[in-house]
Amino acid sequence: MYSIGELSRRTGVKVPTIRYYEDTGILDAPDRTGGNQRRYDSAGLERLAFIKHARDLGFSLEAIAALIQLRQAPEGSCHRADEIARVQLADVRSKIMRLRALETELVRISKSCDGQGVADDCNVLAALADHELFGTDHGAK
Amino acid sequence: MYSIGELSRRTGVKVPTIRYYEDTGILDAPDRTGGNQRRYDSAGLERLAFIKHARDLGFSLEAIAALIQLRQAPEGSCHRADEIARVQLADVRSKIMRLRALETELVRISKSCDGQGVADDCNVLAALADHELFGTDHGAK
DNA sequence: TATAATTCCTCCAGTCACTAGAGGTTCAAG
DNA sequence: CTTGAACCTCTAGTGACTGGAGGAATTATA
Repeated sequence: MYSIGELSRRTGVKVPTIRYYEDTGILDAPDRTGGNQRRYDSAGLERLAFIKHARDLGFSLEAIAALIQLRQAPEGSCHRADEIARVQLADVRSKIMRLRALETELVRISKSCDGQGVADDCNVLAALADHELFGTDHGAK
Repeated sequence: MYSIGELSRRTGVKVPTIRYYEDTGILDAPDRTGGNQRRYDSAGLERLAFIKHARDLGFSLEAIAALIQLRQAPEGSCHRADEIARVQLADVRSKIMRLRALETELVRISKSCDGQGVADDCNVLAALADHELFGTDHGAK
C-alpha cells in the first residue's frame, strides 16, 4: 500500500495533481485509512503510470479517459485506440511544422540584432511591428 | 476610426479577445462614442497587429508587455528585446525537440497496431501501459 | 510513551489566454 | 423610423494543473 506521497515519488506526478485526477474521475478513489488518508495498491500505481506516460506523450485527459475505457473493456475493438493514437500523431506533426516556421523567423529576427543598439532602431522590435517583413500567415492553427 | 469589429477583421483577432487585451492592460483603452462604443485609431490598429504577430510567434502576453514597454521607451537599450527574442527561440527549439521524440514514439506505437485486433492485445494500449518499452525520460520539460 | 517533524486532509483561489452566453443598448442602412 | 447587425457589460467556463490556509494524522526520534 502506498501513501499519496509515495505514489507521487514513484510516478513523478505531483501530489495535488493526483488528487486532481481523482476529482476529475480519471483516477479511481482509493481506499482510506481510519484517519482518512489515501492508500493505493499496485493497480492504482499502474493506472497513474499509464496516465503519466500518456500525458507526457501529449494526450489530453479526455483522450486518456477514452483509452482507459478501452483498457477496461478488453473485448472492445482496437480500432478506436489506434485512431486516438493517429490523431495524436497528426497533432504532434502539425505542431512541429508550425514551430519550425517560428524557429526560422525567430532566428532571422535575433540574427539582425546585436543587442547593442537602442530600442528605437532595434530590429527585433521592428520585425515584430512589421508584418510585411516575412509574410503574414502565422495565425494558422 | 475603426469599430472593434472592424479592428477584428483587419487583424484577425477576435472581438472578445480584443476586449480581453484591454482588460489586461496590454492594449490601451480607446476613445468611445457617445453611445459608449469603442473607436480605435491607427495607433490602436498598429498596436494590436504587433500583439497579434508576437502571439503568433508564441510570445506570452507578459513578454509582449515587456516588448511594448521597450517600444515606448525608445531611448532604452535593445539588449532586453534581443534577450526576450532569444529566450523565445530557445523555448521553441526545446519544444521542437520534445515533439520530435514524441513523434518517433507515436509512430512506433501506431505502426504496431493495425486497428483490427481486440483491445485486450492492442499494442497501442500495451505501449502506453509499459514504460520500459521505450525508456522513461518523457517527462523532461 | 511523549513529542516533534513530516505528511496528509479539504477547500478555495489563482494561473494563462482566451471563449461563450445572457441580457440589454447603439449604430447604420433603407 | 424601423429593422437588424454590431455593440456593451458581466459572469462563468475551459484545460490541466498549482499553491496556500488551516488543521488532522502518521512516523520517527528521544
